[in-house]
Order: sequence, then C-alpha cells, then structure tokens
Amino acid sequence: MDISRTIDPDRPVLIAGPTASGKSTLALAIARAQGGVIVNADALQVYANWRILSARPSPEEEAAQPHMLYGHVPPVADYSAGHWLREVEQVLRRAERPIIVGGTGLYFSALTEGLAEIPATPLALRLRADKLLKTEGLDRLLADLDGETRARIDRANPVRVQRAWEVLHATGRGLASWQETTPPALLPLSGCTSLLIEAAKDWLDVHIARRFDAMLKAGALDEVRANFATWDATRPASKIIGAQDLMAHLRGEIPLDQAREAVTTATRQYAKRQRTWFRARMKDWQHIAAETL
RNA sequence: GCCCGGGUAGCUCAGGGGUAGAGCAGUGGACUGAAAAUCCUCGUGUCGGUGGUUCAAUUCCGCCCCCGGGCA
Repeated sequence: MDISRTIDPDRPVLIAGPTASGKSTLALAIARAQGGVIVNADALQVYANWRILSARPSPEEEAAQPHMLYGHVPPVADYSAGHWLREVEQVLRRAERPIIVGGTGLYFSALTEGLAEIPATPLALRLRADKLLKTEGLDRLLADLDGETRARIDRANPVRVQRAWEVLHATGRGLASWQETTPPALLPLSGCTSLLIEAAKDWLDVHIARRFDAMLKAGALDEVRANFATWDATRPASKIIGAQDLMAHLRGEIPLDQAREAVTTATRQYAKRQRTWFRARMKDWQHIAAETL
C-alpha cells in the first residue's frame, strides 16, 4: 500500500473500481498517509438505511478520517447524479483535499466531464410518465419526443425514453438540446490523480462471495429486517443488490443459500457492467491491479 | 426383481425421422439526473451407451447403464 508515496498530496484523488475491489480501503490508506476528506461517489452508499448491504465504511472507519456524502440521504428522498454533483460542488469549496471514491461510473463522468443543468422533474410529471408508459407504451412516449433527442437516445430502453420525455415536458426543451449546452466539468480529469482499480474476474468473484458472507456476519439480515416496515420496491434505494433476495428469505420463501446465490450472481453482473463502463470511459485513468493493494 | 417417468447447452427444461431450441447463467456492448438502475448483442451441444430398422435416427425398436417414483 505504498502507492500513496507516488500521489501528489495536494491534488484531488479519484478512485474508481468494481464493487468489492478494495476502493474504500485504498481511500482510507491515502487519507491516513496524507490527509484529506474522503468523499463518496457511490449511488447506494448515500442512503442512511443500507450501511451493511452497500458495503459502506464502518462507523469506526468513518470516524477515523473525515468522510462525506455517506449515509446522509433518507431512503424516501429523491436523489440522483445531479443531487450528488451539487453536493460535491459544496465539498470542493472546502480547504481539504478530496479523495473521491466509489463505483458509480455515471457520477465520475458527471464530475470530470460535466452534466447538463436540467431542472428536476416534478413528481407529478414523473407519475404521469409512469402511467403513460404503462398504459400506452414506449412508442407513445417516443412519439412525443423531438427528433434530435429521439435520434440520440436508446429507443429500446424505457428508462432512457421516459427520462427524455420528462425533460421535454418539464422544460419545454429537448434533452439533446440541454445536453449540447452542458457546462464545463466541475473537476476535469487533468487536475486530479485518477486511480482505477482493476480486478481479474476470478479474483473478484471470490471476493464478492467472501464479502457477502462478511455482510451476513455483520448483520445484513438484521439490516434488511429493519427495513421491512417501510419497504417500497419502487424507490431507488430499494434497488440495492441483496435487499430483495434477503427479504424473500426472511419471509421464508427461499433458503439462505439460494439467496446467497442470487445476491452474489447479481453482484457479479453489476461488476461486469462497471467494468464495461470503466473500459470505455476511464481509459486515461491510472490503472492499479486490485491484487497488489 | 417388476412397472411407470426421465436421461437434450454450465443449470432447468421444450422438441421431434432430414444432425436441435427457450429461460436462467455466461460473453461483448450501450448509457449526461432512478445508474447497485435500465437496455442491446451472442446459442454446436458425443440429444446416456450400444446394436437394429431406414436413403436418413437425437427422434422408431431391442438390449445395457444411470436418476426419480411406485409395486414386491
């Protein structure tokens, strides 16, 4: 872990990598060696109710060095890449050198490449879009879009189509037009030390399985149980890997080893998607082998 | 021992005289505000073994092996 010797202590640090690859540990090591505030760049670790399942640093770790944007969002809140970016903007105003660490590729792209400044979709409009998609289908939403946007988005992807529809109806302006006027990035890559942890698939698979077992030992089932009463499957926070399957187990629908199988499989699939994003979008980052950390 | 039902892709299974197909898993990819989300692409495997019938068998028939279940 002598990597910190090669890191400029004054520059912001970005650490990305697939789930279970050791990002948080590396961030903590750098912070210990050089100081700095650790900033979360993981879409699920922002939620207050999923410390264990989201593999958030432990209370001890969070106390050992300053951590920000961890577990500060209630599960019922509206949250997105835009919310995160605005929060990071505030954090960057502080004096300490940030060490931004997480697995959400979109967040890093928004940070280092910029994000269109589009007003939030009002809830009522979101609900209208949900209903329209359900009752009239994707083609109906597509038909409403401006041609430029329609040409740019993935028309087979309901979530992308709905997003474009919502933007157009909320702002009167097409998504493509908004994206064309994306402001400059908050933190361009050139000003950072950017580290991308890479892990061989077999190595990562083992670590994913081990980490899930560690989560169980740490009380993952209790955490899921604590979320029973307020559970709402449609919320983004409920999409966390593991919650659905462990709930099924707690309800007696599947045995634990079946839940374990489902959770580790979903995690492997997630890691694969992360790898695809990183390969395509983080070519210029400094690559570090997870095995050497 | 006898009687049924099975043995087909890594897994679960569908199919059927002209050498086979789904779901899941896996692969590669996309992705500028739900991103741990969402979407797209990719399917050759001694069709349990062995004899036979047939122009042609994974498919029909015989025998054998294995796995369920039932009867003794």
